[in-house]
Amino acid sequence: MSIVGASEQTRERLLTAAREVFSECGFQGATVREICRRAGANVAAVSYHFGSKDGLLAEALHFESLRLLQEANACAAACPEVRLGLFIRDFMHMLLDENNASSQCRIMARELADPSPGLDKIVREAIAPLHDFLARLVREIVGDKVGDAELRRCAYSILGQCSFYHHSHPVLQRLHPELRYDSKEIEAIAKHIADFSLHGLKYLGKTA
Amino acid sequence: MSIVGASEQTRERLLTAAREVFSECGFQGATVREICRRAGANVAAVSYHFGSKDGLLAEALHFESLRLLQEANACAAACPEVRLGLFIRDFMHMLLDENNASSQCRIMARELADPSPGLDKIVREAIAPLHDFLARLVREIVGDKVGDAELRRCAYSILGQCSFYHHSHPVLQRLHPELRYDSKEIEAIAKHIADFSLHGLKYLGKTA
Amino acid sequence: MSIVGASEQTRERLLTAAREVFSECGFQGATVREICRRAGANVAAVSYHFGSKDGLLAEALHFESLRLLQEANACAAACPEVRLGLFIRDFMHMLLDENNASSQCRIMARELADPSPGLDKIVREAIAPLHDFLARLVREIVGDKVGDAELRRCAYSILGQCSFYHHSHPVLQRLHPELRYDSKEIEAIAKHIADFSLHGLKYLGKTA
Amino acid sequence: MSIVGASEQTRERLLTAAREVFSECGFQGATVREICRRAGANVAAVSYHFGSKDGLLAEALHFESLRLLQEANACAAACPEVRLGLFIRDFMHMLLDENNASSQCRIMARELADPSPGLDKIVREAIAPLHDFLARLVREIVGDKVGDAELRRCAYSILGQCSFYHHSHPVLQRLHPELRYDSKEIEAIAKHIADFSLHGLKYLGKTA
DNA sequence: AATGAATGAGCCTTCATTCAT
DNA sequence: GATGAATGAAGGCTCATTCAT
Repeated sequence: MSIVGASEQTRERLLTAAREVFSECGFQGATVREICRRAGANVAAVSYHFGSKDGLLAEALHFESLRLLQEANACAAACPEVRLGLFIRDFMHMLLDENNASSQCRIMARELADPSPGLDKIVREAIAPLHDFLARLVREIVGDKVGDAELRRCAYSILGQCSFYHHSHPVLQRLHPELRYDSKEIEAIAKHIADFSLHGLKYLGKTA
Repeated sequence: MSIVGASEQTRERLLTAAREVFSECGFQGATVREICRRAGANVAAVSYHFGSKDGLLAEALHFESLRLLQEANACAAACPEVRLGLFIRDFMHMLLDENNASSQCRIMARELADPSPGLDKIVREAIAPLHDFLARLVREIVGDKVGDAELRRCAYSILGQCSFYHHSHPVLQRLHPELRYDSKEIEAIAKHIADFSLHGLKYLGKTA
Repeated sequence: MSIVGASEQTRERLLTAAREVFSECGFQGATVREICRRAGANVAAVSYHFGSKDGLLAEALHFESLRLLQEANACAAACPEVRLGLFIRDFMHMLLDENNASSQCRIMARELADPSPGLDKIVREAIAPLHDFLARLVREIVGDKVGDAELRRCAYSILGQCSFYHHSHPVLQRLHPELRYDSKEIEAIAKHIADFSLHGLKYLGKTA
Repeated sequence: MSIVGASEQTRERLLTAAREVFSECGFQGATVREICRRAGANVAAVSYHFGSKDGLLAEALHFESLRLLQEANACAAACPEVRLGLFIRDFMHMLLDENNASSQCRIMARELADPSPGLDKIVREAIAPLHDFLARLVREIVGDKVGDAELRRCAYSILGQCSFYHHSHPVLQRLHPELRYDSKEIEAIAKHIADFSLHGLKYLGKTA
């Protein structure tokens, strides 16, 4: 028996493979067989380790990086306008990076289009805190005159702009095949969204 | 046998049913059996009339209402700012109305999350023209100083805000179960997006 | 299209095969694959024609011969003692004949040992009427002095003796390999049960 | 490590659990996992200790109580008629008591409906001796005029009546949900079977 | 000696598709 | 031209068993 149990290794390989496959094919489209194949495990391994395909999805989801992003932002010693810009930049990097970490986002996007048992957990543990965080940040910028419904819409405007680049990626790829989400492009996008949004927010804060 | 053959009627019923089912379940989740059941046709009818499930999807997609929306907007005798507001309002009604007509949008949203052979056609016939239309409208507002890349991002900011309400509906429903997309709510949303965006655009037009 | 649809033929072949396999292996032990193999049909045929394995069992069960047996007995112009003898004889022939018809009995026996969703139907449609029929016949013999509980036990004594030969067949076969349930043997068994039971009944009728 | 090794304790717990599960679910329906779970042992324990599920069944079967019942009855200083009554009463208690001890009977009943490799052992070690014992007892009652075949049928009549209450339990439960096999009910049943049978035997003894 | 992990065959069911009519 | 029936591949899952430790 090594320091890390053999079982633990298989579990991790299964989780990694599951994130890949779920993000590529969605929950319904993903097959246990393909996940096990990529993890180099037997078909029965998913049942053994996670009980079922649903259980595997539940465990495959974790939102550490999203949480860290919010914490780092909250700690930043800067005015709310700057912090919003930082948040948008970090969020866009997370959304568009081709890294492994962003598979969580792809799974989330899948779940939105075709809700499965996993969506409730995602909403509870990832999206609701994110919305709350962003709403608080926006509140700092627009002040207290703006009503709660309108405040939520401001947060939606920001999140909508950000997630557009992610979930419309298949379309944008077809419209502009030359487009690459390299670091420079992501920075440019983030800057655009921040500028665009800040002026929208400022105006709403004044007229509310 | 009437002037329009029974065959033609079956085809139409299949297309109508297919739009329903595809929009509810996505391409992958939709089953030929359910489509045929709703159309009151035989299971073999899809293969017979459209060759395959893929062929049915291709034929089920049409974007008349989206085209009409753009045409009507282009004909409106008003300044570009007002036309943008009108476009956003009409677009949101199309996206969020529970009417049959909007099933096209739901199918499109599905395809984004899980591109199938149908996406190419959708991009070509619906999304590319829509992007072009919106880009021209935004150009009228921001003027010629803004570069093409930034102009596109402005269009994306508007489309992202609009489509957010549609594709995040499962999430928003969970976060705010009391939310209903009635006519009044849709108008409020459209007004928010228009105000938010116009000030973003104005600013970018000045500083570019 | 022949006079009898091809579908009908497949259905019947499936039902015949199902009765065989269910009676040999029990509901749980029977596999849809084996049933379809014997019926010369595809694995999916059971789902197509009967919805599920449960549905197949429900349709495979029918108790025509048991009902006819009771009707014929009730019509016989004879004293109840003679009719009891006739019933036992007919019942034993049905239980022990190696014919196709008796597969119903084997399925019933299986269900007793390992109740499945089919048992409720069996009890309702076959066993309850049989118990009622036999109770009425016994009532005619023992008279009104015997209580209901004791009357039921009399019926159980008769049914228990009869079914013993059926459900203990695997044991008796091992204990007496030379035993064959030919017509002569069945008649002898039936006579024994009738004689044995009539004197038990007569006694209970007198002393009650 | 105590005098009795931990291994021995696990073996015993496995056997106890196996008797429970086999009697509840039948050989086929029982799962090795469930047996090991109840025994607090590893899934591999069955293979390790007994080689296979079949081996476990073979070892789980023992018929001490049945043998004791016969011995006690043979020692009783009473006439054969009374001894038959005692036997029936003891046998019915063994068959119907919800106690652990009767699990052997339930396993036997299962094996009759669905003979597995265990049936040969059961017949050899439990049923054959029981049949012989009962045949000798019946012989004492009916005398020497009755032939061997008829004598066997007398024993079958008694065993059939007794086992009916056991193996038809699922049916009787559905027909008479209020029925409970408490001690009083068992005594009443045993008395009925004894009375019913004694008069059948007496008659056959006279007329043979 | 005893175990947790892993195996692969097999289960019922669902699916898009094809075929004979 | 159009259909009901049939197909076979593949789905998730459970099982008794085996293997490395």
